[in-house]
Formats: sequence, C-alpha cells, structure tokens
Amino acid sequence: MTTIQESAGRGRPRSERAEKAIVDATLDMIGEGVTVSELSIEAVANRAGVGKTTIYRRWANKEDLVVDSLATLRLPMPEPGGTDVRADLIEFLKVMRSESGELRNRCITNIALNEADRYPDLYRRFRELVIEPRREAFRQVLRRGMATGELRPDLDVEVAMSMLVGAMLFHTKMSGPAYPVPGDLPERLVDEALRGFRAS
Amino acid sequence: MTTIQESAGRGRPRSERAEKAIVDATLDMIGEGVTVSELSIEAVANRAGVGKTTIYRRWANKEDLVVDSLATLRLPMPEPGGTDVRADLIEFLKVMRSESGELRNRCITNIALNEADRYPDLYRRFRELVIEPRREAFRQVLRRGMATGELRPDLDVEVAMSMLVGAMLFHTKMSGPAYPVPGDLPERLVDEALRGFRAS
DNA sequence: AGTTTTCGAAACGCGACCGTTGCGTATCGT
DNA sequence: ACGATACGCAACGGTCGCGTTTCGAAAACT
Repeated sequence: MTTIQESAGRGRPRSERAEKAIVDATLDMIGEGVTVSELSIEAVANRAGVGKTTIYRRWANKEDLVVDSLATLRLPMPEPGGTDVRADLIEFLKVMRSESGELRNRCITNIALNEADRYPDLYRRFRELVIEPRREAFRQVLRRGMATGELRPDLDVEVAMSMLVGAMLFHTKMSGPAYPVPGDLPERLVDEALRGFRAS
Repeated sequence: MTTIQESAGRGRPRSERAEKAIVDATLDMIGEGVTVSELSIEAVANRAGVGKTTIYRRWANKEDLVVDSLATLRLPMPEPGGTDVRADLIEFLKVMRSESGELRNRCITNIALNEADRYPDLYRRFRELVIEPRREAFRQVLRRGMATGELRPDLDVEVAMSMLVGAMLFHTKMSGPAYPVPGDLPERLVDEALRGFRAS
C-alpha cells in the first residue's frame, strides 16, 4: 500500500465515500482509455466531486494513486473447470473477450499495453499482480492437457499461449464500434489452434 | 497531402532540409513511444533545430503533421516469394519482428495500437495506408496455400491470420530489454500453427 | 464545550505548451 | 538592386495542470 500514513484517530475521520469516489473516477478514466500521463489529478478530483486536497492527503503523486486504484480491482480470474482442455481454453478467452467490453476491465489491457515504456515501475507491479497469474493459469491448462494426453507432449507451451492470447488481444485491441469482436471468436480460435495442438 | 498551400515561387523557397528535419524528428519521437497527444510542436521544433514558425507555415496542426510524416514512411512491405507457404509466413513474421527493433518501424505498432481511440481520423488513414495492405498480403499467402493444396481448404483465414500476427504483436509489444523477442519465434510460431493449418 | 482532523472550494505561483507576431537575416526571382 | 518569401529566434497573451496554502464548515474525539 502506497497510501500516505494516516494520523491517529484524533479528529474527523477520513471519508470512505470520498476515497471510493476517487478510486472509482481513476479507474473509470483509465478504462475509458485515458493514458496515465494524461490523467490529471484535477480531472480525477472534479469527476469524483472532491477537492484536490482530499487526494493529496492520501497519495503523494499520480503514480501512487494509479497503483492503489488498480490494486483494488478485483478482476475476473478464470477458473478453468479442468474437465477438458477445449472448454478451459474457450472459457479463458471468453473472459478476455468480456474484459474488452466492460469499462472497468479495459483497465487491464490499457495499462498492460500502453504504459510499459513510460511507467516501468507501475507496469512491473501490474505485471506481477495481474498479468503473470493469468499467464501461469493459462500455462497450467495447457500443461494439464499434455499430462492427460489430450495435447501433444512436445507442445511449445509459450508459443501456443501467445497464439491464442495474442490473437484475442489483437482482436479486442483493434475492436470498436466499426470492428466488433465476433462472439464466437473464442471457439473458432481454440478449434483452429487445437487441430495442431492435439495429440494424434 | 495536408500540407498548407505553398505560395508561388516568388521569394526564398522553403528549405527541404528543414522539412526533412521536422518529419524526421516527428517520426523519431513517435517511434520512441511518444503519444500523439504528448507530442508537442515545441518539442519537434527543438529536436529538429527549427523555429515553430517553420512548422506552422507548413502544417495547420499537429495531426496534419503526424499524418504527413507517417505518409513519408516507406516501410518494408513483405514480398512473399510464393514458393511455399511456410517460407512466406516466416518471412512475413520476420519483417514484423524487425519492425519491433528499429526505431522508425516502431511507429507502425505505436500508432496502430495506441492512437485508434483518440485520433480516429489519423487511425483510419493509417489503417488504409499501412495496415490493410499488409493484412491483405497476409491473406493472399494463406489463400494461395489453400489453392495449391498446402493448406486445408476449409481453413479460417481470418482466425489463422490473427493467431500468427496477434502472437507476434503480443511478443513485440511486451518486449523490451527485460523481455526480448526470441530470434527463432517466427519459425516456432509458423511451425506450431501449420500443424493445424496443413492439409492432411 | 473544546480540540483535532477532514471536508470541499478557491486561489496561489510555477512551468509547459499553445498559436501568433515581430525581428533581423538569408535566399530566391525579376 | 530590389521585392518577396523563408529562415531561426524570442516574446507575446492564454490555457491547463501542477503541488501548496488558506478558508469556513463539518465531524469525530476527550
């Protein structure tokens, strides 16, 4: 937690409503595609209906605010059922697809894809907190499939993962009102990929 | 061309050196990861060793400058040999990989991935000029493979393309000093994908 | 009741960049 | 030579966001 040390509970306590409004405003704007460098404390304060003082009392700078806000995100972590590989992979990609639609969940890709260069510290924390756990879960699905014999024993796990995840990100990133993501894309991707992944 | 109408050749002609320096500075900064919204005319002028006047005399605003600068990019357009699908696909992905390394060529992905939301007009032109021709060339490689019988006749071209291109972008975007792109990634990707793509 | 802390609001001085203008110089056509 | 235009440079007034300070009111504690 990078929040500034709060003082002893002498006087008026800090408003939880204000804090939530600040974090919500921050996440909403990031989800809408506002870059961290474009994100201004003033805009957050206005959007949250809060004085700038109330923000600076809690966070030392913009990056700390963003880090803490992102940490409060409870993002949908796919829980693969484990019955068969195809279902697990499709479930995983479907969660990714839903993330492209909902405002809050767009924070993931927006941060992961846009801020790596400029805010390496933020990116590193986000990578450890959000990205790596998901990549590891994805790898586990593939490895379990290899263990059960569903997938080839010599499958290149990293390559296979990047093919599926990359294709999904490719579509969601390019998507928009003009280029929507097909609803059946996860199935089509997984079925096409599994033709080569499956054990013969 | 969005350049401001130049006057008749009465007085001193405009300096080609200055113009090239401006465009070079613009492209360099975009390649380095500077967002269009972050790109300031002042910074371009300083970097190019040029007065702001010299820029404003040629372009009405920042977006026009960026559009014209990008239009001068003569980017490597893969020319698939057409002998076999595997070689063509690998060639294509290798060009993409080289684009991740060289400064100038990073403009492609930086514009394509980061500016779609905020500069739809710029993105549309860039898409028509750069992205779509490459996608079409990629589709042609796959379609030719289907015609010659190398690939399955029922291959889902769009899905196949997004798997390969998406995986490549996924790696190049995530790449950096800490996470370099493996040199043999194109081969590994294509070989893994072709297992499912090939006709039996 | 009195103390302490937080609240939202407003204003501060600072710096970055905007797009424009004027300056003195340089380089073209006539 | 001379007029026209472009050059780099510096300054303009204006906007925005920074991080800080001050203010009166509100909300907890002793």
